[in-house]
Amino acid sequence: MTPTRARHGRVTLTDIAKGCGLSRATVSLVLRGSPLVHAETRVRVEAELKRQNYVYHRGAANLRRKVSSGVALVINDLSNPFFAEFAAGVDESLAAAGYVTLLGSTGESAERQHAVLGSLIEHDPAGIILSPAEGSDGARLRALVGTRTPVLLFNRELDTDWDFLALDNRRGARLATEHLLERGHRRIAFFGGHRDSSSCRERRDGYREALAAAGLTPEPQWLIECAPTRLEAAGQTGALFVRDPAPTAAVCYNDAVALGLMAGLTARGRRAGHDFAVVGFDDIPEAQVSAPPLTTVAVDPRARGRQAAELILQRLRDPDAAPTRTIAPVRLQVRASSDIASVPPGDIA
Amino acid sequence: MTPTRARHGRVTLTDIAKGCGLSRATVSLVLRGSPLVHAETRVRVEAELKRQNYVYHRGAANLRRKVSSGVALVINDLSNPFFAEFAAGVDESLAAAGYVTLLGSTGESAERQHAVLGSLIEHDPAGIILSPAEGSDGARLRALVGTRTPVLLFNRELDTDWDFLALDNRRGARLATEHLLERGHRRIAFFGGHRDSSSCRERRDGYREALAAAGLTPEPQWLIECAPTRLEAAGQTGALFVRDPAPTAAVCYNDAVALGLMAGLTARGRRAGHDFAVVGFDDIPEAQVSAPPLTTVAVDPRARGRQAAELILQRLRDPDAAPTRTIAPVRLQVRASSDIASVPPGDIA
DNA sequence: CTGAAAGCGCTTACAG
DNA sequence: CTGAAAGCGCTTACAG
Repeated sequence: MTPTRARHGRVTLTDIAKGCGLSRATVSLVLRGSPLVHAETRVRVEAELKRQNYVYHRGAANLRRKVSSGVALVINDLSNPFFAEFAAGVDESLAAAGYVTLLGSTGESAERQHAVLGSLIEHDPAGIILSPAEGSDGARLRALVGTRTPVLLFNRELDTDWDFLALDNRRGARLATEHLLERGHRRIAFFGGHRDSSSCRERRDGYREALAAAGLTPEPQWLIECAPTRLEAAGQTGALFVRDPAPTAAVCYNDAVALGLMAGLTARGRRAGHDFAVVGFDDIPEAQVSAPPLTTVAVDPRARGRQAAELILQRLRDPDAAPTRTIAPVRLQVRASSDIASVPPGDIA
Repeated sequence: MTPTRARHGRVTLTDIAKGCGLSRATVSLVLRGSPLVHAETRVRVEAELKRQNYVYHRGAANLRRKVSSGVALVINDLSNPFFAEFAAGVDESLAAAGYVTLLGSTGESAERQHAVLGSLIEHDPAGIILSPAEGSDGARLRALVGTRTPVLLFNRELDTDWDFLALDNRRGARLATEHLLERGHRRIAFFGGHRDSSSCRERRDGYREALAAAGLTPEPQWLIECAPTRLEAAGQTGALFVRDPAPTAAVCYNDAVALGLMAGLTARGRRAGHDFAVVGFDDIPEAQVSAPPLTTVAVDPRARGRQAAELILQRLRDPDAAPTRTIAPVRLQVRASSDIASVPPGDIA
């Protein structure tokens, strides 16, 4: 009499139907809230569902209906607070819309990305939100994913016809550079990132634009590449000062790089915000509590995550609309790392 | 002739079978790598799979086999770097074992947790990794999840027969307190957290133990409760100093609280690591870059995530073994916030 | 308003 | 070594 069951005795619609002398079809209609079924019947079924502790098997329903209630989210790694916030925003909006988030991490490796996507696709996601790993090959990804599953690209554009949610990298870097120009700097470096990444190229473009508008051209030694990690950035700090004229400030590819640069400066007896100005990009939580706090370009990754979810949901509603290209706003968040108290007067125009 | 298909023209086993004049059964055997099928047949099938760009529908296979390849991960929120790292570790190990992570966030609300779990369970996860929201009701969760799906509890114990992965809270707080005692402090506060959370109680126990071993008893005003957020902690800072004897050091419930306390101290003209010693708990990434860097109890959340995944996988292998209770190691990470250069000599025994 | 039947895409004994 | 048939848990026309 008790509805307790052995480990594999799942309660199914058939059990419920039997339990109240109806057909599976009718029980299914109750489940899906159909107005067809008699009010009294509905009550009877609902009681039986409760009594037997029924749990809906969405996978079976999805199979039959040829729909899916999952959306895959493929990002670099949750250890990166930028992506963690982004993922939180995605999950929040997807959950609100009744979808479940299928998580995948690439570790910034195109190979792992291929494997992870291959595995996720077998779970038949309704859509995919993908922040491509560095070095991703658009054509290869396109061949893997096929045309059946819509993809929203975030952050890095690829040569595909997929929807794309971009950060306004160019404008962000322009704002950062203009901020330093306003504070009197004339020798401003662009520090970190790799030229083959599109986001890095765009940020460099914004930086150049702002300099050009002020009648300035960057010296080659002000353009330092390095992997976008704190450690690499700290190690490359010296490269800023090997040749004259050395910069008095740097726009960094992102906050991780900026924090690394600040550590590198400290190690060389300099202080960010005191005798060298530093601006980051992303506004990760650490930017608020670093020493000194980091002036940076805020992109609100959590809001970007919500936006990405809305875009893919929109695409599910209208699969045949033309591909979209959305540019998310950014804003400058000024903190102490861009103070310039001790830049020698001679360096200020 | 081309394998291109309309939006809902999924290529199925039937298509492949037709394509090479075999039965679905044989194609299925090829897919699952059965040694039964003739080598030449296998080659033919594999070519056809490639030609038609077949993608396996794991959901259909799982339905038929009565298995599941998903594991649900339910945590507070990815904005919290502790949980983000934990989730990264979980996902890493689950992916390596061929499972996909189904993400759910509770936002530390028992109500949302109920809703999220209810939705995830419908996706038929093989297991659930749950870091319970504060105020979770074990019996209610047990009723919701039932006995079919194994659950691994992380961080917060509930009154259930589920597996449990604990941090060694008591030992961590003891290490933190002993560290301050060794540096000469005698008036040590325990700051932040709520008494009704089990992790907070355990950390307080460790703190008391260490004090007791040194022949000390905490004054009531050294035990300050507050929500485990930076903002709340900053706001409660004053409470430490309303009555004499005021503490010269604090063991904090976690790093967020410790960072908030440091901000609160600064706002009151004090400096952590200078005239007041602060120790945190968790070692979140921000602890390294705060000003001053935060001495804290490191729990390596990413390793904990991997461990949680291994534990639930173990449980899937052996569903009938007795519930396990695993205690993860912790260690003290000493940084500058627990320096005590200017604590008045009178305060040091 | 309710039921019988077919079918989603796969797997698995069971024959042959 | 390969195929015919049944079935996983659900939904959806179609009758009645």
